[in-house]
Amino acid sequence: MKAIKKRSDCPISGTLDVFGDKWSFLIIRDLLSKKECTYGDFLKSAEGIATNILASRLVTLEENKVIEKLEHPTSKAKVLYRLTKKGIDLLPILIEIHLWFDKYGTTPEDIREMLELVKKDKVGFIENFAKSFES
Amino acid sequence: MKAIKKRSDCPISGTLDVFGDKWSFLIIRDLLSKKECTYGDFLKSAEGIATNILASRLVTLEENKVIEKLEHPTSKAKVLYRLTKKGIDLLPILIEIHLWFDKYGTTPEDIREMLELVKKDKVGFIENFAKSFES
DNA sequence: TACATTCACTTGTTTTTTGCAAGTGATTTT
DNA sequence: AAAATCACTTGCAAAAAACAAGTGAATGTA
Repeated sequence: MKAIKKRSDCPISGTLDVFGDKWSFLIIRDLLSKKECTYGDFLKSAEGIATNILASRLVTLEENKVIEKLEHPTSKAKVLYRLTKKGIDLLPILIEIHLWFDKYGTTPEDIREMLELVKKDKVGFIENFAKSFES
Repeated sequence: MKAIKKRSDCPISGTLDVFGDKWSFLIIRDLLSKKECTYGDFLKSAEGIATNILASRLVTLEENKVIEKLEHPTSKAKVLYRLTKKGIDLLPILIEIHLWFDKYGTTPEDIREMLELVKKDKVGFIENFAKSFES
């Protein structure tokens, strides 16, 4: 567990110290959409993260209490990762990224449908989403 | 102008393709708080970005139409950078980052005061902020 | 029960990016 | 006219990312 180098007291800077790379938020995205992922699940994602990078990001995210490991119910060979409350609370950030991207880029149809719900009631959407993680 | 490598169609991935590093969002932050910055202004920020990294990020952000260059009113030696509409629209993302950080970290007092306004009326805050960039 | 496969990683190497120090030419100040 | 300031660029060392292969434990299969 190496100490996290903090560049300044700025919240943006502090957040980037943890998430400021091309992969961490994709891990969060996977966990928000699939709720629980094995190591292999992350590797299956379209962007193709390298195994060593994935391992190191999972460690960093766990150190920062954004994700946590848990036992797989049926197999000792597998490991499950899921978001902590702190991790689930990243959802508003991910939503705003989606909305911004949708305004200036091309959003896949399935995501676009979800964004329609968000646009109708952002607060409600986030609340419901968070609730779905409790069970 | 090198082509931007797109890892997938995912909005999160696409956004990270541009902003997925430790510095780009700090440049946006500076421009949101100071409205217009010279090259030297960015260098003065607490995090201490290297000159070559700054130059390369400014190019990328300009290529992506998030910032734009403009003439300095009084000096030909200086260059001004400012956000485009696309860049100003990143504000909601930055705000959500601030709110998340405030929940789990320690926010400087001056920023905290601003967040109180945000918590009272997020939509209004963003609207007013955007308006202040029109003039 | 043996063997191949899958699992979550680790290790080693190459390539790319970052960080640092110094330099450059155009402008501006003294 | 010289010195300082401006926005960068260049060269190099260090760190990180990408790629390929390997490891041992667990599991599934003949």
